Amino acid sequence: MKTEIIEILKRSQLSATESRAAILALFQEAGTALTHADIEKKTGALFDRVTIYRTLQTFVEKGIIHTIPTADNAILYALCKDNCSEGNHHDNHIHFICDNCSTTYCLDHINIPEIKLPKGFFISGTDILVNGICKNCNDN
Amino acid sequence: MKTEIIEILKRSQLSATESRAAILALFQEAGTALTHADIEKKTGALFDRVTIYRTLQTFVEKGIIHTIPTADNAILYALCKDNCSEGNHHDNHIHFICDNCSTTYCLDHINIPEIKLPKGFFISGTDILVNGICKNCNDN
DNA sequence: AATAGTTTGCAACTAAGTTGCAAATAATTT
DNA sequence: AAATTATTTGCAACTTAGTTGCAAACTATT
Repeated sequence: MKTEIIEILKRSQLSATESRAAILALFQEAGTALTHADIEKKTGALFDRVTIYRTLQTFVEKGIIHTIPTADNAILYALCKDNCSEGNHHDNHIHFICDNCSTTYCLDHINIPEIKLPKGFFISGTDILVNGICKNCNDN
Repeated sequence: MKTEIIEILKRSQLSATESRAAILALFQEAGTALTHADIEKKTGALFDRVTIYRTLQTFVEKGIIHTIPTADNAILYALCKDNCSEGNHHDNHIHFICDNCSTTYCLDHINIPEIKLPKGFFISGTDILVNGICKNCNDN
């Protein structure tokens, strides 16, 4: 277990267990968003289905990862950047989903444009989903 | 069965059946987005679960309704406006989901802002999800 | 090293969604 | 308007996704 990963878990007041470390490492290596199924595949039979569900849930609660809404209704999870904290998710992200390879990127550094709503509506958060062809698929 | 509803179905080359007409009417009355569960509740035991699934699927294919991605992973369906046609959905919508009452509105007439992506990424469509408090909840 | 607190895996369950097929309904033809 | 054809529906059975309770295993604390 990498000390860096243990640090992250401790910082969120979570005990450093095999499964948590492994799943967190997966996210760091991938760099993109993952589904529950992705993680189940990549970890093989190492951990129980239920453990993966619970780990993802805990990570979301602690602000380590966040969920991404998708059109095809598969829940995607991705690492939060430092500005994400407990109870404060989903806001102001731009997510890019490749039509070709389905890889999902968090584009945290892109400015989100201002959206004007009709009278009577007040905004608390915005999620922007962009579809298209990703850098990787374009280069090949 | 209203003739207007029959018209809509015929226009999409669908035979006008009880279930289709009833479900389409539901959407028109609601004016907001509905989930499969909403429809199952509102129609009672009138139609089989499977029929509702298939009807929604058909409506999406024919461009009568479109799906809305949500953070909590419940598939929402809403009536398409006239500019929506078969095979051409999801693009350039703004959807507003109320934090309080969970009602979902399609804000079709709001301009979607331009989004600039990093080099190598090309956009084919955009889905914007806005959370907040809706007009209705604010007035009360 | 022993104890207290947390997490995991298992089993069993609920909920969501899909598929094949015979019966019922809608559209078409005569 | 009756008969034929094509489409749609409901049922049953199934797969997949997600949840819950609880004893055993593991982490953290003393």
